[in-house]
Amino acid sequence: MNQDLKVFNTITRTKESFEPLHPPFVGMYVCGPTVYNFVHLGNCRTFTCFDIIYRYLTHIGYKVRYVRNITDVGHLENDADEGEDKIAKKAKLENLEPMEVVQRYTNNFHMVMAQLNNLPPSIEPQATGHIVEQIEMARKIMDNGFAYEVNGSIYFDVRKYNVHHQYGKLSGRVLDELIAGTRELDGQGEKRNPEDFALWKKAAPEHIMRWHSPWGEGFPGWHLECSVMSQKYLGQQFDIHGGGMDLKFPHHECEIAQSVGYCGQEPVKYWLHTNMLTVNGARMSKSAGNGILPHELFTGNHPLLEQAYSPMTFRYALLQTHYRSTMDISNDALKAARKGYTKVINGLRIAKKMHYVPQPNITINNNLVEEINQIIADIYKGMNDDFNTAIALSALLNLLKKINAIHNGQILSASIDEATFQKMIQTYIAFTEEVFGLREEPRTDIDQVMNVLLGVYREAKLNKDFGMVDTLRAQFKTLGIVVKDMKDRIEWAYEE
RNA sequence: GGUCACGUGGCCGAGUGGCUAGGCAGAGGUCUGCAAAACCUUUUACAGCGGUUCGAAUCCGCUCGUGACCUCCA
Repeated sequence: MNQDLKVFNTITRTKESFEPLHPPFVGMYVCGPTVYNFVHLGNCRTFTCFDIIYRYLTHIGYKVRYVRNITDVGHLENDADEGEDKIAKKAKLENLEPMEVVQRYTNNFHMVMAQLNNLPPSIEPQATGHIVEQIEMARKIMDNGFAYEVNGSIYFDVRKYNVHHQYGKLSGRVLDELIAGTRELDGQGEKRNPEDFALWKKAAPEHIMRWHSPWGEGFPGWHLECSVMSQKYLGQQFDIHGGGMDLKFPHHECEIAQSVGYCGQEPVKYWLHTNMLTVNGARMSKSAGNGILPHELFTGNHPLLEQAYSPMTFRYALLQTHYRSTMDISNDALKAARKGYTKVINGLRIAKKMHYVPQPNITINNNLVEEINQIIADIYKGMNDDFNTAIALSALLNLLKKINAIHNGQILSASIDEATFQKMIQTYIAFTEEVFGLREEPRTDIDQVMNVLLGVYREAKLNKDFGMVDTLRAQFKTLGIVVKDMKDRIEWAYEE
């Protein structure tokens, strides 16, 4: 809160000072996944970027309520009337209950988020859990004259809305140009105009996901859930709404229209949009089929990948890029990220064990103190400039150089004052772990390490160096491990 | 076709009027039983052509190239 944070607001296309509506509280809504398939790395990029934003806002003292939804109904294959619900389609395809599909991919999503060390949001509402509220909002929008009913479906009347409001202001579109550029799609017969969008859709007889409504059995439109759930948990106006750039139009545009149509107020103060992850220069997308899945990255089991890359390697690669820039995934970039990540984590292990050693006869090097304080300031400066993690990370690496130099004895800790020393260590640890969300990934398991140690043990036995043998046994015992000398081999077990 | 981005050194990727981003790779050095790490130093830039300016990678124009959105997608 004591930081001069600036954020790039999509709707004004400028960097603005971040001033929450009700400090110290911050309401942040991020469009979550539609759980009809595995999330791919592009999806992961967005959620990880917002995780870091969430972490930084928290770090600088805000009380953030972070809402990220699960879309489990209403997301159609296309905009035509016969467009199938994505969940329902998958359910039919795999012969599952729709909620089985939802559960399966929600579980996968949560697992991947945990692997990437993304914190869970404060609230993770599901669209199907808010059908009543969605019906209510659709009804109110219709009462207010911004929607109409046709054959049990409710559509938002974009042209009517546009008379006194500006549909397209977020994505920089003008309705007349949109209309001029629209191709006539088949199956839009029910809508008055092609740019109208569904708030509620009548369920065809074969449609398996359906709820009662004043207009008969049906299901909610995709855009409506976000308006409903953000408003329910964050209020009619809240601070941050995030999502991928591809959601700007039409999804977020429609959200604005719905909220205004519902209560006359625009819902969001700051719109934040993350850029796309690309593969060979082309956007990663489910429909293009060029998506790389997290487990494919983590195992290296993908034609484009030369090797496996860990979740933290990927997270580090994300940190090196600003969230509003496109990022291309490549083996070279990932390999470089892996090394950089390792460097940071080795530094973390050092920093956690480092102590200040006072030496009265050493004079304080004021230039060094100033340099270190400047680097710390640069880390915050980077993050305060629209969450520029690339800048902040580069400064963090500069800080790491000082930490390593002290650790190696190339710089004496006594040559800086203790307060600066502590600040240096704490800043390094806090940014690495709390803000950037990097953590140590064990590369070996205990068996591999024990094999090496038991080799030493075996050697000592062969040499009849029973002093060493006893010492090893005793040390293992303090760790809760017993060494078992079998007839023809040596094993270990946890002490009972 | 409309709208909007982008083009930075071997690679990735910040910056956006004057001041070394950073990482990976390369070179040299310190350290070192070997090796690694670490630290120090260092080479290679701003697509092209014009213009504005005392000064431009940074602003403006044009050209070329790439991409995104306009239809579901984070």
